[in-house]
Amino acid sequence: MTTAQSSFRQVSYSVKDYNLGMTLSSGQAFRWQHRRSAWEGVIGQRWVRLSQQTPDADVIDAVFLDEREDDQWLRHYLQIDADVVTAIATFPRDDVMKKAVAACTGLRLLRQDPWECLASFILSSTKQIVQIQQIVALVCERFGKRVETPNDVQVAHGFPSIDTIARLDECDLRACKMGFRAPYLLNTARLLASGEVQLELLRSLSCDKARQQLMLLPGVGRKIADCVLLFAYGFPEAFPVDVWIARALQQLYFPKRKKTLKQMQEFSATFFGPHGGYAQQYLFHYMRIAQNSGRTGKK
DNA sequence: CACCAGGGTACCT
DNA sequence: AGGTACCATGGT
Repeated sequence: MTTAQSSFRQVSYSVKDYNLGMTLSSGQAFRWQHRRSAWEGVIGQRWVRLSQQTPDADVIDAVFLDEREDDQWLRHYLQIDADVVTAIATFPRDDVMKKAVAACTGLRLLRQDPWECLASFILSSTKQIVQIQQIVALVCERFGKRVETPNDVQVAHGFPSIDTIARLDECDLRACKMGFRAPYLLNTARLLASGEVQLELLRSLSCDKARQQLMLLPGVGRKIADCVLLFAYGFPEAFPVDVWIARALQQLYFPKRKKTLKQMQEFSATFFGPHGGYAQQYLFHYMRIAQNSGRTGKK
């Protein structure tokens, strides 16, 4: 980096019901690292450090490098102004959701960049969250533009652009440990680069129409499309059904009869209400917490 | 060493 | 339409 250092910006956000650590590590975004009691990551082309004294503290502190005064991009990413209380009030008032909400107080939905979110979830299929983080990190290190960090003591990279990925070879991507997902990511990038599907245009569509567009992309089925609809476009009704959610629905709502994936999608489309996406994220995290405490033998 | 991981697709009844 | 093998790699 030969460019001059930008100035530091420090911002504090006043929040309620916002557990930063839980949110950043909940498997919706894959670029956050816990370091020195803070969370460091890259949003767009900006390096950011976020911190919160305790998980229920009412302040989130942010440090980033930028010449501009504006911090709207960060407020938006973190969804500081989202009204979770109202969303939670629309959940079904059953035992399952009550427990899930109680176990995940402060869990939020972020608002990510569509391309990075889409690419990350194409890489997510049948991978554990730790592995997804590793693969995404490799892709960024190798092909992303370097971004400025404080004193450039550490290195950070932005997520590579559509055109950058589109111009690579399949073996470049396979070298990032993504295996059979490499042609999916490559061909999706090429299709987007051709303009046949335009991610920006999806913002103006209905959830169903936007899903149809996303599912035209190779390696993108219903589940990955729903993740992007929820985590990047903010469609509150998008309800990704992955293995964890399928297991949760099966065990908690249909313990008697085996349901197919499609049946569970149809069920969840109406049962969890207009903010089903939020309900889904609570259920997902609740299941993961339960599994972890069971595995480690704690409480 | 099995078994599983925030699935999708092609190919089979 | 509805089921199933396969894809590549690493964590547990």
